Amino acid sequence: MSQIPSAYWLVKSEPDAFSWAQQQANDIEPWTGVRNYAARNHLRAMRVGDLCFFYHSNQGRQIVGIVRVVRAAYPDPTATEGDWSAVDMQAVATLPEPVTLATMKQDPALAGLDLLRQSRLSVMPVRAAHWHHICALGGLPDQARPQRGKRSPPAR
DNA sequence: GCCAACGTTGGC
DNA sequence: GCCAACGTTGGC
Repeated sequence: MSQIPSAYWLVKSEPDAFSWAQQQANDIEPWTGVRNYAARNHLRAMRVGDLCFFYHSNQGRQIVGIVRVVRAAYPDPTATEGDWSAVDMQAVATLPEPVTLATMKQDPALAGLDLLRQSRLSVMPVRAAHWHHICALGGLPDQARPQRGKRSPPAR
């Protein structure tokens, strides 16, 4: 199993339904319930070792943590019909300073971020430059920051 | 609670 | 294949 991310992503969850605290408590969690074709296709493009921002939608409206893909796409066990996929995610790091939607909206360095353009998409890619910029805003020092081609830090 | 954005459904 | 109606998401 690779520790090297091939791409970066952002996944959303309403904290009422599934929160960052629950993700951390469970450590590894199946990411199920996606019922949108664009989001599903992004799930299917994820590789083991890829990293994702964990975003709290609705309540919070901020990026609160980072998860790693530990199992690539497989049939979503919660789907009773249709062709849907799930992946497994593992908690990697909490952002010392959550990065709010308001902050991201007003930051010129994050212009073009999918989160700001397509607010309804629940799984989306994140450009490497945006990834590192958001990590810095979140207070993750370089050494603790998961990045392409380097070892990822241990879960905490 | 309201509403804009956008995806899906179904009639034609 | 087009498009109007409808449902859902999620910011405000």
